[in-house]
Amino acid sequence: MPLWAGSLSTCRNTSSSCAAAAACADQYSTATPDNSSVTFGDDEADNESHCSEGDEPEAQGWKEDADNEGSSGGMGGGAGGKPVRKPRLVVHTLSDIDIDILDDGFPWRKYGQKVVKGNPNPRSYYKCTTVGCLVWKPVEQASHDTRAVITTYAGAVVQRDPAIGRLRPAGALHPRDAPQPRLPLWNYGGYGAGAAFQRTKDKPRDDLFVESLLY
DNA sequence: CGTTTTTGACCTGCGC
DNA sequence: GCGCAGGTCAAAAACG
Repeated sequence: MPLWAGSLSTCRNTSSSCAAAAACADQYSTATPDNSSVTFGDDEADNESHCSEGDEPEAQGWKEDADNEGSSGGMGGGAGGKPVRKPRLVVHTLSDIDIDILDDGFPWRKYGQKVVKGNPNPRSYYKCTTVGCLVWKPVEQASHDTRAVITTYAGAVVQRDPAIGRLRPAGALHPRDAPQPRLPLWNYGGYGAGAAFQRTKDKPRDDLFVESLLY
């Protein structure tokens, strides 16, 4: 069992945002299963590595790319956004089955994969396809534990939905209210028109929860 | 035939 | 200023 299992990372610094995030996490800690933990990172302080579990390699700023404002048209390389950094939610989960089976109840579509430094396992990039959802999440396997899956929610991040007792991507409709309609919201410049929503895997994972987060 | 996944290239940001 | 790494887009291939 990885050291992070069932425990929340702690903030070493005194960053108010970090502290707030930790407090927020603690507030919902009851919903955190034993095999997963939530970590809050705040890039604003540029010391998110303290907030994350330590083996989180990504110390880069997260652009507010989130294809909001329908910026899909002006992709410009994707990274061509404002230098605004957004907080992210790092979720460590133990998956005895497969990294791809991670499913938080929302439809995600994979749009890229890449091997990042420090981890031989490729990182997959998913975007939430739910209506109004601006969240995207890189998912990767921990280099030291193949069962450990590191999911980083970014973008508008997620918020707790009391209706379902779990997290939901900010702006996204409740899965129950949004019957996964096939939206053309995945059109990258006309490409892949109407690409259907795609769930990470249909198999539900009740043991996987994502806790709330901020903006 | 339509949709999804995979792979490669390109662009932007950050660090040295 | 240059180089490295991360992230996204686009096209092609594979699968349902």
